[in-house]
Amino acid sequence: MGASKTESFTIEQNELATLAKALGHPARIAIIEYLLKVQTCICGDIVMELPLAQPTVSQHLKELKNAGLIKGSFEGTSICYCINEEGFEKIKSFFQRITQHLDQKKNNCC
Amino acid sequence: MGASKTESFTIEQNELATLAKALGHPARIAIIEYLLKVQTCICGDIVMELPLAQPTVSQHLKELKNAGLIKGSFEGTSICYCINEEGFEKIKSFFQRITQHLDQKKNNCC
DNA sequence: TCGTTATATTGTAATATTGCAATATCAATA
DNA sequence: TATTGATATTGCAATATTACAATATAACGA
Repeated sequence: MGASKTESFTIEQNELATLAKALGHPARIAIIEYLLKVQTCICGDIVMELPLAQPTVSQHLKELKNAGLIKGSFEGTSICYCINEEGFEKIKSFFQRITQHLDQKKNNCC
Repeated sequence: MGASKTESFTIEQNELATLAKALGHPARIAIIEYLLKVQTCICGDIVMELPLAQPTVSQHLKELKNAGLIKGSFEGTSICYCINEEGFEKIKSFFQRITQHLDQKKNNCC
């Protein structure tokens, strides 16, 4: 064994896990933060921003894109990346659910 | 290589990535959701709830605990697990930051 | 004390992730 | 069309994760 038993869990649980996993690397957090910082889309300079080689950055971008957390559109020679709100909405609603539950119970144990 | 170049990123970025990574597995999402569902702490029955063997569940619980997302306190023979609000606060504020940025820019490109 | 119950740890096999050099692709331009 | 520039893909080595059987630990009751 060794592979995740994804089939034993619900689709929603797997989706959330995939989104969280995509954010589970400092380089990918850094990419998201950079995209937020520059306020517009990035056409090209992400590689220069990160302390990683170009293929590695490309790979991280691909993972974020697959997870639905960023979008990339062609802009001439380069590619324009920006935040994909849809993906973040899904995670946000998960955390809202958690916050609601926590507010409701307010430490009735532990 | 193969190991994460964590030292190339900020402490905050690494912290966020660690939290996200801890949620990056369907079993751990399932554990969190179960803890929310039962409203109180769980003393023991988490293993029965999950389609995984006891050592595997124990391992996942350990990871969630290390990440600061759950707490466990001894309750006689068994252990009482519940959500650790602190950990979730950190992630929540990250997503709030994202939401704010997204509201500010409102699709000025892409 | 001895067994029972609940959980953790260890060891290990299977698989996944990370990082990068080398290379490929592909559009724009000289 | 040959070159350049930007990004993706491939291949591979190093490391990490996942899962579980076997075993250990530790508290409780008989």
